[in-house]
Amino acid sequence: MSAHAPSRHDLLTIGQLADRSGLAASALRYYEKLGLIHATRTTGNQRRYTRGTLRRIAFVRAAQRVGLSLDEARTALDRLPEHRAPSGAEWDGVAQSWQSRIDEQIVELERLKAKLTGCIGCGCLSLTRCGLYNAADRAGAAGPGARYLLTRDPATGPEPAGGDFTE
Amino acid sequence: MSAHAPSRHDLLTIGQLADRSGLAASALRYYEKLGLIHATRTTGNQRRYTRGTLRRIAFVRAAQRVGLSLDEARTALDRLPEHRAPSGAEWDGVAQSWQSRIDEQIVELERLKAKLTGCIGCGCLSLTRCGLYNAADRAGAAGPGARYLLTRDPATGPEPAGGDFTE
DNA sequence: GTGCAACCTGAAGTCGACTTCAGGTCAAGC
DNA sequence: GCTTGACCTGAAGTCGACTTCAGGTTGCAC
Repeated sequence: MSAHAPSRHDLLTIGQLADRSGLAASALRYYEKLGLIHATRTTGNQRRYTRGTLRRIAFVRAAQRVGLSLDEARTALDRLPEHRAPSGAEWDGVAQSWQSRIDEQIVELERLKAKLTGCIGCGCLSLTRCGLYNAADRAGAAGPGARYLLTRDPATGPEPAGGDFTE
Repeated sequence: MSAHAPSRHDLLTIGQLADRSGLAASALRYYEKLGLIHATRTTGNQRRYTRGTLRRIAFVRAAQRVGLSLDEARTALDRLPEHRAPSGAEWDGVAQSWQSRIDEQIVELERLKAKLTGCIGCGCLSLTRCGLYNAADRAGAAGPGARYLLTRDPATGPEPAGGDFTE
């Protein structure tokens, strides 16, 4: 309680935070607008960040990595208390939802990889017979507009078995 | 050589192709504009697709899954011959570059997952000491503007060890 | 006390991957 | 032969995540 109020030296300017986080200053202002991070202001209206902000940013970047939008990241961040360390339960909830997301992504990639390996291994060279052709897609890291590949329609009748990526 | 020229029944309208591929017709027109797929035209100027187009689309969607942009997908597609099955070597090149991309992505996710698990397992709840804080980022599936997380600056001097995702 | 890099703001621009719109044409079943 | 749903085009809009710009202010080293 007594030891340290954020003594001036603990505060980072936006430029310093940018350097340390690897994000551009403009991105940090953008993050602030979205409510992902917060800053105090100097009398001259310049932003000053506590070092803890680096952690919030790390959290956000990690969230992006597991496929969350910034808005979702903010929601996740909001589940954690702002002014004290998260409790085990609190952290658990967040971490576990990430785990499953990560697992899903890994599974999907493994599946795609297996199909691809099969393609080479079997030497078929024909996506008609090859798993890749029917590989499940659904969502994934692809970004907005992720829709499904040829999942629901395994062959639509026997393909003429002629082409291979060519017409 | 003789058996079948694309007899009228092998040709799909854009609507049919949309249904089967799961993409919107507008997306297919867009893909065509990018040179990812091609269509012949009826006398009335409507598009007609061969069934092989489904395979090209599958290829493109898979390419997106491994993190390629549509433009990169087109490049990859161009490495494969358009009017015959790809040779082993041709297919191999494409497939292998995908493999490594997939592997990289998996490794990254595994790493992130491990950090996260560690966080829970060790109960530290502090990203200061926790690996997540310093998790490598670099590129990845995050999309345009992917930059690096707190990689190059492991701690920037010993953190006051006070905050945990909070201010 | 002054010079200049670093900072401020709001508005607009960018990029990838599409979708939507407006206004018009085609195809095929009755 | 007519109706109606599917299709056509080019231009513009959308969404997320930022960046760039223009024009003005601050802070700190000398």
